[in-house]
Amino acid sequence: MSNTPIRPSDGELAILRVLWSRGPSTVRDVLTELSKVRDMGYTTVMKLMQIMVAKGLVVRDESARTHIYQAVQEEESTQSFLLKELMDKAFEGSASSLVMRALSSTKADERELDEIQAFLKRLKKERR
Amino acid sequence: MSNTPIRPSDGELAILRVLWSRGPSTVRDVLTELSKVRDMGYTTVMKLMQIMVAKGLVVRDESARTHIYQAVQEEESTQSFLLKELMDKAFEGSASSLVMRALSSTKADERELDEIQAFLKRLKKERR
DNA sequence: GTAAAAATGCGAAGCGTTTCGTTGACATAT
DNA sequence: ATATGTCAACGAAACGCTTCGCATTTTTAC
Repeated sequence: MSNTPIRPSDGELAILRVLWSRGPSTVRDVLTELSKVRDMGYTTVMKLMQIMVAKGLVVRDESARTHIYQAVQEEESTQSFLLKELMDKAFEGSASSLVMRALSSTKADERELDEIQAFLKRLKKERR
Repeated sequence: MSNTPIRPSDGELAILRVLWSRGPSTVRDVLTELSKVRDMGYTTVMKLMQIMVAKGLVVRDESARTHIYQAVQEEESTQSFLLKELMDKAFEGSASSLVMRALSSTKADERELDEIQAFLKRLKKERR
C-alpha cells in the first residue's frame, strides 16, 4: 500500500481546492470556478486535470460522456505535506519556529489567537 | 522604495540558507556547504548565484577576483513571504488554520509546545 | 617563466509546468 | 439529417528552473 503523497504544482493545487470545496466536478465546473480568480482557457484546465489523473492526484469517472473528476487525497494531508516541505526547506525542519514566524508575521486577530491557544491546550492534554 | 520581496526558487533558497548562516560567502564556500547535502557542480551553483544577482536576491562584491556574495533579504522576511504564499495557496489565507495544521501534523514535543504557548501569551500582551 | 589550479562568464540542453490551437467524437436543436 | 455547440484527446510552444560543458582569465606553485 504505497501511500506516498504526490506534490501538486501550483496550478494543480488550485484545481484541487475547487474539487475539495465542490466535491466531484467536471472540467467545466472547475473552469467556471477558477475563472472567478484566474483567467484560463478550457483546454488548459482540461490538460492539467488529465495530467493529474496520470499522476494519481485525481480519479475520474468516465462512464458518462462528460467525465467527472474527484480528488484522491484529502485536503488535510495535502496541507500537511506542503507544510512539512516548507518546514524542511526554510525552517530547518522546526515546526515551532515555523509556527512562531507565522504568528508574528500575520495579523491574526484576538479571536484567532484564542482559538490557537485553546487548540494548544487540547493538544497538550492528548499528548500524554 | 520598492520593497517587493522576490520569490526564490528551491535551489536559490538552499543557497540563501547558506548565506544566512555563514554570512557573506564565495561560490566555493556555498558549494562546499551544499555538497554535504546535495550533489552539485561548481558551475551549477555559480550560475544560480549569478541569476540571483540579476534577480536582486543577493548582491556581490566584485572588488576582489573572487567575488563575495551576500543575501539581500533577511531570513525572517523570506520565511514570512513563503508562509504567506502557502497560506494563500492552500489555507484560504487563514493563518490560524495553517498554524493548527502545522501543530497537529508534526511531532512537536512538549518543550516546543510550551515555547509556543509562551510566545502566544507575549504576543497577546503586545497586541493591545 | 611556465604549468596547474581556480574562478568567471557564456551558452545550451533537459525537464516540468503552463498554455493553447486543432482535431475528431458526440449531443442537441431545428 | 444537418448545423451548432460541447467535450476529450493530442501535440506543440513558451517559460522558468536546473544542470553542466567549454572557453577565458587570473592566481598560485614550482
